[in-house]
Amino acid sequence: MSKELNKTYDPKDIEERLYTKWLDKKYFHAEVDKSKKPFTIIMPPPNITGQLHMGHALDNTMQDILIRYKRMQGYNALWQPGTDHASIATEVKVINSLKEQGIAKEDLGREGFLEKAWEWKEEYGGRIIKQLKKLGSSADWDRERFTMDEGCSKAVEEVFIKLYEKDYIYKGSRIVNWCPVCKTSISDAEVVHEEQEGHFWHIKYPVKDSDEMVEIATTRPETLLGDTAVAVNPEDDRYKHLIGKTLILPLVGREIPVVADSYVDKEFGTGCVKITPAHDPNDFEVGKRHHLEEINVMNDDATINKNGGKYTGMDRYEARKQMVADLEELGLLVKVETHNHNVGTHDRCNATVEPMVKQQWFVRMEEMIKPAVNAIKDGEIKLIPSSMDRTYFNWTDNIRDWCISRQLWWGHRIPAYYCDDCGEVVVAKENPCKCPKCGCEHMTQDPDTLDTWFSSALWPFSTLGWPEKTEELEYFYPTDVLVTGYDIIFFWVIRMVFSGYEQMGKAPFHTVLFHGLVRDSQGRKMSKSLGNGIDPLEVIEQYGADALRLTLITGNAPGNDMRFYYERVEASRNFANKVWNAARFIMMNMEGKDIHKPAENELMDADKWILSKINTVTKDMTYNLDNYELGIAVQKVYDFIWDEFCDWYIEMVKPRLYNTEDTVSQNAALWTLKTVLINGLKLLHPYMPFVTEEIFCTLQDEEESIMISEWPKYTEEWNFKEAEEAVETIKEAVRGIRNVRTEMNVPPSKKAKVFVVSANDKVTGIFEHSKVFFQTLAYASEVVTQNTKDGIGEDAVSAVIPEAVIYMPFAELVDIEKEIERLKKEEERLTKELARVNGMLNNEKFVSKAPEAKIQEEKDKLTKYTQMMEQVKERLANLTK
RNA sequence: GGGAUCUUAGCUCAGCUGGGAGAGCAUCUGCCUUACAAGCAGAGGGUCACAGGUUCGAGCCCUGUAGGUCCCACCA
Repeated sequence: MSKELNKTYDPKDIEERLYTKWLDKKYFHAEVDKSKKPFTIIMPPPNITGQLHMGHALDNTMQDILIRYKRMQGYNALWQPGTDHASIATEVKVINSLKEQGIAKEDLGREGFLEKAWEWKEEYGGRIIKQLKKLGSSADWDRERFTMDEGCSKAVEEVFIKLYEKDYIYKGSRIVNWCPVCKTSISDAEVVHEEQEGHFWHIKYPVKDSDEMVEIATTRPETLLGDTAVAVNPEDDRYKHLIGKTLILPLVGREIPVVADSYVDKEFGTGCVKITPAHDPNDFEVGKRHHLEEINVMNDDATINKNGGKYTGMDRYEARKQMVADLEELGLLVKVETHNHNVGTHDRCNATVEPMVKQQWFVRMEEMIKPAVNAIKDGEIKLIPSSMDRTYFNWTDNIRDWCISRQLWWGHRIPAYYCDDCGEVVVAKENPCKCPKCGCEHMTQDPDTLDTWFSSALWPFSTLGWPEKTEELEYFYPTDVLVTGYDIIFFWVIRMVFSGYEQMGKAPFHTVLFHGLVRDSQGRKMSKSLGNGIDPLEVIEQYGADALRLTLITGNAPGNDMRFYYERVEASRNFANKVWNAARFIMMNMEGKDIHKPAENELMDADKWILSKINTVTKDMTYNLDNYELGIAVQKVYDFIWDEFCDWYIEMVKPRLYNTEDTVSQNAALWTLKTVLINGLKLLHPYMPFVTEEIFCTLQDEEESIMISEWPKYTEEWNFKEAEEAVETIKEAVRGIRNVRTEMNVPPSKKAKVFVVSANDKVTGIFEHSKVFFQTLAYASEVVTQNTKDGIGEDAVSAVIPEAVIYMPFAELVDIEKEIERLKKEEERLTKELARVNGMLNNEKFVSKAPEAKIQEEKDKLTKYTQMMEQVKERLANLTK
């Protein structure tokens, strides 16, 4: 054989080479092919500003596993990749890089800035894609898309116009979350509520033409400047007399009414609430109900504007301080209490959000969300784990209109044009140039751009060509599974769902597989500020992508967070090494041999056993993968390869490989080794693509790549029940022997003659047939089977297994006392087991209600334990007489 | 305030539809056995948070309690 594996497994030798090969061969590329069934996953588009982190690594590994699995099953598997323009994140990055050059965004103007932004995108936007490739991701890179490329931009425009025409998009003056640092509005989903320690300032407002004072309590005294009322609960007897009265707003002098509104909680604070419609979402609602004036008192950077009188120009917190001091001086400050409250912050920059009334564009959610709710209720879309349903409904049930306009330049510009003269609004793909209302020829486009999630909501179909009626769209949509973190269920998942129904009339996918966060070894979130992030690329460099992938998947259940630590990666790498070495061993032994498929009667029990085992693993794994139980599935192939195949089968088979006399048996062993290895590699391939590919290709030249080979199927041909039972008996005997030897401190170098005594001819038959295994597995010099223990002295150690007793004469080493002690322990154990089984079988209710199979199982155990007990007792009797 | 979720071996976690508790790491004891010391063989270690309930049978289902984590929420 010309090809062979390196002596030591080194991922660096193989990974890059194999990935290049896959790319060259276009294995990742999917074309429409109506003769095959499609399987589609859209990749959550990473931000162009992003660097690969563990979250990406996990997310993409899961997708790659599913796509490789399905591809091997013969599906036409498309993994559609791409990147997201990430409006705010990118704009901030570009601004910062310009700042370093001493350039301000405004200096460049819109056009100039966008030019720089595109340059930035060209330079850094592909970085994360390169990193994803290091992981082994088999995405169809030929189809890579970008949320701001021509097609996706067209889709955005199309959707905006359609929704506008349907009156699902509207422009309105509403209270929005305003980020004073980024100077843009943001959606509710982008606001993170943080509990902060604050104060409760109690302030007196004088009643007009009276000596009475109304005491209010506020956490934000600076908003007093924008107060246009004070509200009380209409049922509150303390204040009923004030309703309709007029108050004089301190520091400002404005006359404001006392209104009655049930929104006010009598029990909380003083029961009187200052109403600032322009700077508080609740007050905004109250203001609408009572037709109150909205007075905006802040500029876009949250300094006090010209409506703030003497406080104009101050920062909001500076104004707060000054106003409190002034109120105190006026004797209007009653008291200050400490008070913890929730403060909304911007998830990007952490700045405290300022609610402000602004003209913004909104998506009306009430109607559009309905199919998205039903999709989950009716099971048309399945969330895994299903506990996510509640989270999902929690959001949809309380949904508010989606603020989609952003005061940014990087993004999809809103396709709305305003007449410079009459203000008429036209929503269209192109600038109409002429006002349809007044005929004026100056129409100006809305300066705002759209929320970055507006375009990602369309990702499942925009990437496939929509709004064009492409054959890709027809064929690959709806996609199959969405794999993503639970942290973006609101931002992205739900919005894709309603967009899919609205635009395509169909759900964008039938399953959403959620994963959790990858945390550090202490369970902390990996973050830049903590500096505890582990770079996946470094892990790959050190241990290989296969090891990283396996680590991320092993022992992880959907939706659960996981801890990442290097010991686990090491264990994964060790597994890769194990597979590597097993393959080397097999190939060494195959060398120069012409291996052919043996006839069934040429297979030994051991061969049948391992074939039967992998047959079962194949069935189980396929079931698990079909149910998205990736962690459970890989555990099965891991255990199979390491325990059953390497530690048992390969060891069993060694004497046959070394025996050049019996070429039939040798061929059967080699064929089985090779066959099982290939199948094992296939089962493992989705998880560890590189090491499996390298071995697969070295092992055989017929097939080009394991990634396009066929996923193993369960077959009746390999269903060898009897052989399985026989080998289990052998294994029990071997374990028994090893146990005894260890306990007696017999060194491995000391071989022993092994006597198997059983009255059962079937059992002695099994041992006769399998004598050869005992050489390597149980340090046997010879195996003798017999029906009685004639000729075996008492100075032997023994191991009791069902239907047989194994004796090893070690005259000089045997300690009869120890042997008796061991047997007594065994007796004790069996007594307990028998008590348990008898307890069950003597329970009438169990016998009458339990399923037949279960009862039979227990009956079989009873027989087995009874028989073993007899043997132990007999042996004990002989030793102690 | 509402909801989700977790509590299983010293550590980190699996445990799918209820039918005799598992893995990796760590610990202890032997082994350099011609694939692998990144290995092999053996061993120890768990009233599955607590209290009830359903069931012939509960780590798994139900109720409650305690503690942890997370998400959502307009109490000024």
